[in-house]
Amino acid sequence: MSTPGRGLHGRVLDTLGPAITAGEYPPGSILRTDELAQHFEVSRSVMREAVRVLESMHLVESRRRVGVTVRPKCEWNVYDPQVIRWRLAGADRPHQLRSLTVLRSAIEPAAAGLAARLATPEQCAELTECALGMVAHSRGHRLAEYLYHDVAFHRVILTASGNEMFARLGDVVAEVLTGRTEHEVMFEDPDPAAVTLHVRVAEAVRARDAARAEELTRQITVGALQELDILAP
Amino acid sequence: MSTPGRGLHGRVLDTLGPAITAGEYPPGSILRTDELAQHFEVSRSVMREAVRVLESMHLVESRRRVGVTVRPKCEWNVYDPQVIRWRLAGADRPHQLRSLTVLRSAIEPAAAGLAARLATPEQCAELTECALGMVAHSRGHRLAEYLYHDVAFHRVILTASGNEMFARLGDVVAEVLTGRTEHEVMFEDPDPAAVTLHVRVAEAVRARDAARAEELTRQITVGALQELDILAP
DNA sequence: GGAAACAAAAAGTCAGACTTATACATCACA
DNA sequence: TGTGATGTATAAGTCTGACTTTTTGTTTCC
Repeated sequence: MSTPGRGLHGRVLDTLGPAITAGEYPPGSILRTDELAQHFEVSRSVMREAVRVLESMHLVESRRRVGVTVRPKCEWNVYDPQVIRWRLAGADRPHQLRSLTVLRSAIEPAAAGLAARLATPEQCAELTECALGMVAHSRGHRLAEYLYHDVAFHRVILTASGNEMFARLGDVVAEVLTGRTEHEVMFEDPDPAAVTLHVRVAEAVRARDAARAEELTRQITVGALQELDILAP
Repeated sequence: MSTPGRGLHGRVLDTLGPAITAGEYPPGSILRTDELAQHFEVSRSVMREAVRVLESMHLVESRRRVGVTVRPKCEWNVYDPQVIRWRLAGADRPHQLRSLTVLRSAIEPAAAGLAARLATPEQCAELTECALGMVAHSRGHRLAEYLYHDVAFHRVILTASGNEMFARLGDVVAEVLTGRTEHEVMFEDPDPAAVTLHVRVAEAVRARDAARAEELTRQITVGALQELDILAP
């Protein structure tokens, strides 16, 4: 995913980022650039670039005469896709998956409502196509194909909302849906009710029925919450 | 806000970041590290650190033999607080304010619903205090004091939701509310109806009435949307 | 006309010397 | 004894210059 080896500093981040987000260095821990550079066997300049990136994610703070201190979790840029990936890849995965699902349940219904008003004919067609693809692969353990269409469906909804902030959550939703299929629940065929809901959302959007699109999408996200035993609204 | 002069590379970012987010360099534009370093009169190492930060925000992409290319807006990390600040400070301000307000209108009702279930007694008290503070300063052009309590109110709601993703939007909401008071609408005393809604939300949360807290908060955000002439859901 | 070899360009990496801010300890003085 | 000024060690910050590596675009040759 994304860019694995984009330079030495990236290689360092691939190790250090997950370590910090996993809580291996408790908040307030102090790292020293020189030591880190030695440990990772890179030059100080490379190490400094890595630290700058971590700093821009608010994972650490660099101060003269002190060192590089790890910031408390509540200050992290938790919307940074990279941070999200690191957390999903580590011990924090279940917790991260839950908070993202709650986020989804707030965003997606609103996005669907907007999409019903703003979607272009092309987007409507794409949506229908995705929903039909889900139907087509909803039986017989075609999980990979089903997932593909599911992700595409939610991406179209978020994009068609016309809101850039919503649209940028497409990757996050994709990550959640993929994670759900790969690791957590969903070993059997998907819930037929969920499939039907997607089809009906596509219909509602095409019919420009914002209220219905929103309500149906809410039902989808409520299902996602229930899968994780999160109290439904 | 935040940290103005955290090193030379930060000074460079203060100029280059806003320039890019303002669209001064159209997507696909190619910058060269050496030229930038010369232009900003800093060493290549400092310039490289700045570029690394921009790269981690997905504002640019650095490739060998090519240079530093500006990415299209749709790929930016639009949730990065720094990016949001840069955009709010530039020509993109009205558009950014709108998309953030739409985001608020999706998040805050959900957060209020969760807060009604999960808020601690201390948070309930804090909420009431904020609401009363708003009432106290809702007349006689006490806009600064009103704003202070308004921001605090929404921060408490987002924090009390128990969701880290919601909580981290506190700064964003603060930025939007402040922006509204300082530049856009709101030259006169705040709308009495809005003030009352805040008081009632505090009551609903204290009464553990999630549905009511959510609905009342939705009314608040609908008001915010209408102020910006955004079609209400 | 297409494939393979080549050259140039720009980012990437490294090492070392120097500067600067600052936490902490020390000391003088009230 | 407590408080403020002074000093010092430390780790980040900065700069420079040389070198490496990747990649693009060209050139050459079959």
